[in-house]
Amino acid sequence: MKVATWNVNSIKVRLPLLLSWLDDAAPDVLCLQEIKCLAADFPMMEIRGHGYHAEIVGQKSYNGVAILSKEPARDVVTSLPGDGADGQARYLEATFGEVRVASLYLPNGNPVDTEKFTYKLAWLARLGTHAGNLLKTERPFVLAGDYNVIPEPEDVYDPLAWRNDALFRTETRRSFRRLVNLGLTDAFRALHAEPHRYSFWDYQAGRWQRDEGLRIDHLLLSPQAADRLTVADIDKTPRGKDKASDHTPVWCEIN
DNA sequence: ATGGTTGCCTCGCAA
Repeated sequence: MKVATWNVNSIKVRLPLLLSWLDDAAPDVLCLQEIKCLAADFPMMEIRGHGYHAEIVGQKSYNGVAILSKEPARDVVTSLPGDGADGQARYLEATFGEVRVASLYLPNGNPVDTEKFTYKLAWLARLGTHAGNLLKTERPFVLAGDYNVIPEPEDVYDPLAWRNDALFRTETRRSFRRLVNLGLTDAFRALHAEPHRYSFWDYQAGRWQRDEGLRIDHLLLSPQAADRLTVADIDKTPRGKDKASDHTPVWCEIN
């Protein structure tokens, strides 16, 4: 089963690129982030026309996650447990075959001296608690999405310049490590030792042209999923096209 | 380089 994640930065603007990538890459499950629309405005007919079902957690203008899949989703959950007052559309989880898959959009957290950073760290801690509960099931699962976390210095073009950014701060990386250390596997890093492989390049300052990016989109696998991991990679092709998202798809195969 | 770009759908905010 091929599972992928892609922050599309507006489903409306990205629809032609998305449909083209679905046809070419043919993932069984594709987790989307930043669809930036209400569920009612999601382009369901076009997606269905390319052979995919869709589950959506929408929000006007900002955030929004979805899961596209060849087979219908089962047992859908539409929010991250742990804070009933959190109304932001950032989490969706469902079962495909025997694999539980989550599409998550972790808060950016900048500026770090505001409640946005507090919210980010709280969200990461909540995700850790939830991952702990999922691990107790001893079943295969994949937590896929835009984590807005640069795990290591080798995952950013200029670690010094980013040291105080919410994506690379010590507190952020420590909390991410705590999550991984519960027993999860970073699918891309498990199969690729090479540094400076990125999933995001800022639109500004020619970052794409200079290959100055960040690796912030991750697929974290439970032990039962990691045991079946065969391939993982980052597909840079969509980032180089016209009307590209600032993120590009990351994917893995679980046999 | 307090720069630069994109998308929301407004005249600023978020990334």
